[in-house]
Amino acid sequence: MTPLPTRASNFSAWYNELVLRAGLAENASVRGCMIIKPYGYAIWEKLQAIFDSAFKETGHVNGYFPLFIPKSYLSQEAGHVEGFAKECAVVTHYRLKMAEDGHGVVVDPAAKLEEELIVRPTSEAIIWGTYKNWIQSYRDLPILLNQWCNVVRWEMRTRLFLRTTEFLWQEGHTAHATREEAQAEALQMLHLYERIVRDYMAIPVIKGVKTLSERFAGAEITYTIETLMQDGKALQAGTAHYLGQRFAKAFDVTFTNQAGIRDYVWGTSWGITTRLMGALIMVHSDDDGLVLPPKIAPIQVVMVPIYKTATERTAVVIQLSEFQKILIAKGIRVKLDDRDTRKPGYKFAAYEQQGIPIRLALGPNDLQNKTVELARRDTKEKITIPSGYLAQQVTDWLDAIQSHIYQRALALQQQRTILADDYATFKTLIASKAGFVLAHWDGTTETEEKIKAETKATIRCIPLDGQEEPGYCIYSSKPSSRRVIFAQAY
RNA sequence: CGGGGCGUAGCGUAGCUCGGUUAUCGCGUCUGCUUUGGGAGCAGAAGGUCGCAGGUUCGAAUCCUGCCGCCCCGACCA
Repeated sequence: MTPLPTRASNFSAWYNELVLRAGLAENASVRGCMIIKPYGYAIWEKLQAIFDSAFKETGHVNGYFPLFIPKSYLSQEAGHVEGFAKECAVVTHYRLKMAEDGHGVVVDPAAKLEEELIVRPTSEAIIWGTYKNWIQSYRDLPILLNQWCNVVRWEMRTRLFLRTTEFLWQEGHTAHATREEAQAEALQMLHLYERIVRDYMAIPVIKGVKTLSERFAGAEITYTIETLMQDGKALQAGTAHYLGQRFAKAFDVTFTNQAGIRDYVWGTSWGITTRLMGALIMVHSDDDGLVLPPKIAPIQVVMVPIYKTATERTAVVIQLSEFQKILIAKGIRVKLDDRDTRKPGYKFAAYEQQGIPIRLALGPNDLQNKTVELARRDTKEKITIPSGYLAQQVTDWLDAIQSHIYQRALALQQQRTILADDYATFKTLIASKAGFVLAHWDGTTETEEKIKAETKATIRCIPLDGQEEPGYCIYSSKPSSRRVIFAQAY
């Protein structure tokens, strides 16, 4: 095995290779689609479990709506249609038949659907079409529903996890009796996303509001959590939308409030996707491969036996099995790799590539000395300790790694969040992919578009915790009351 | 959809301009021996409709025609 390309020499080649080598995913034979391999899927399952239990704690319940959406449903919310029409897969027929020449199958023209079906790019349409039937009174509200599913958006250019034609996600769709409640819900979910991404994935985020042009078509307000990758590009890691009454009006979802007055229902929607996997990789990993936060690592400790003879092998593996029991009893996820078909050096490199937080090696010398060797993935530190301290050391290290990689990512983000007060400086910073560039903006879409056309930088968000600070737009010199975050983005 | 490029073993490739024995090399795979505390060494073996179809020719991976597929760059996007 040759080493990975380095981040410094070719970041995107590094990313692509790493995803393949770490066994996370690979390209499918269907253009733009990916096969998520068991190790990659195990990480996704960890994320799912964490998010899902957080949703349950906030009173949300899971349901499932169909993959197919009648075309007529999609046409009902104009802004929403405009946003997705260009990337929808359409089902037109429901049957195949044997080809005339006997080779393979062809679409049976007789089986044309009367109404074409759209493969969901998102489910607002079908869900609000259903909420119409579920909601009559304020007593039916709120509805706090979530679904885990796949969606399809026919993308031109795709990259594993970052942008694929089909991807997995979670979409929450809530309905409320008041504007205030819906607004609070959208913000609640944004904060929830931030907390999990920070506390479990060890990724610092900036919370903010999207500008008109970056807003979800169909939303009144789109909130985002923005993250910064090691190459200085930004990545949107999650969104929460306050929908106002737009979908309720489009699908005629009304209710009678406590005062006996009919009103349209207020809505939100919010989601995170398999794209988070891309963020995870690009924030923490290094030139030796993946680096995983212990809290979401499917395997936290991998044990590698060292031996020469069969007798030594048996003795070492027996001892490792004992260690494994001790660690499992502490709730630690451990794998013992006792394969005799691979050598230790190979295993060391392979598990580093897979980002396993701690490696434990045990050989004949250790058996004699009653010691064990531990190696940390994030710092590469290697220590030999008395085996009696194993559980304590592993527990300490798992905590230390979780916090260290977060602090490292936070420091990088802070260091790469830079003020620009004039357009020349701004352009230099953006061209060098400096990171998040905080600058004044006049609030117009025109200026935003011109800056994008000239520099490829977009406004990632108007930060929620940003301070009022009078200034002048870097492009138009018109007055501005606060800074926004610009960056090149994934 | 515009511009460029590529299809040869599981993967990466040489050969193609200038047609000529059994299609090259590396990685990986398999077998054996030696190895095993940082991606092992040696010896041997298996593995191919040279993208598909047609044509030119005594002879095509190589030349010609058509088709198919993929990749890269641009417009769109979580």
